[in-house]
Amino acid sequence: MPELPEVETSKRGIAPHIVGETLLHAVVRHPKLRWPVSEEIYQLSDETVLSLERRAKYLLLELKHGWIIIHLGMSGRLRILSEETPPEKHDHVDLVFSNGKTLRYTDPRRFGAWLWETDLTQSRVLRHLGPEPLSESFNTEWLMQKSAAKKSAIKPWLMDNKLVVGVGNIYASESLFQAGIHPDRPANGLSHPESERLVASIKAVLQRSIEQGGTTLRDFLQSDGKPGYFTQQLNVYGRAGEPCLHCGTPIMSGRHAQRSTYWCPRCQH
DNA sequence: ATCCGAACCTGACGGC
DNA sequence: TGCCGTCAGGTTCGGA
Repeated sequence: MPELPEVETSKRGIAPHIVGETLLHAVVRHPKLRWPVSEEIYQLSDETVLSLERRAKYLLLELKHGWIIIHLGMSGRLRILSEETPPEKHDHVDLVFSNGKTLRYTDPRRFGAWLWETDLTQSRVLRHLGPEPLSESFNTEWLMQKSAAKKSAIKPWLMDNKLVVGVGNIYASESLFQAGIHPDRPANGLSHPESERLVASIKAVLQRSIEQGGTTLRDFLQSDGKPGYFTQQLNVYGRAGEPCLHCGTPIMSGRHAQRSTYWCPRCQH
């Protein structure tokens, strides 16, 4: 669920319900997430939500004296509900608002996080993050400069947050397919045109997915339990053995750093 | 400094 | 039916 496009569409869908509204209090039912839920979050009362931002896959909820930092981990979801909705097994955190709405966090695997930070520049989880993939600062020159000494395979390197944030396991494979680059290629072996294609592909794939995420989010907010996150056309991810949509060659799969990778052996070099 | 595997958790699924 | 191994869209940490 929580690819960057989903986090972005979550932000856009949730913001209208909570920005400018009054947060009455938080309900923490299961504090053991990736780290313990920050103590400050328990103490919140009668706070106005000033803004909701996104950095990488983190959602940043701004209050007067600090920020709630939310990460969805592998299995987290956020929904807007009416406050009477009874919690279920994996509903770990609620933010209750004076307008009758509740922001509910559900996360079966509990790899997510709810942290408090008064100064975002001091945040341990945000401090070392590389550029946003859709920003100007992620460009061909940056990729080539950062990759110059990288001998390891390009695919796991794309998922390193110091290079660029927000490229998860699905979009690493998809971006490499679109760029025609084999996932095993050493990162420092890409030519200038290849680096240019790769940067453009990452931006295009994420952008297209964000645009398709809007439809997903409406289901999300209606809390009908039907995610449907993958309505977008995936070219290679999860398609091992199936014909390449471009050339018909069976899609290959393998592993990099314990994560599955998919590619077309004919289209990607 | 850099790399890789382990770790954090629960649930779904396929094979025996 | 049940037990076991494997896999899952993320990120940090420790040890080599």
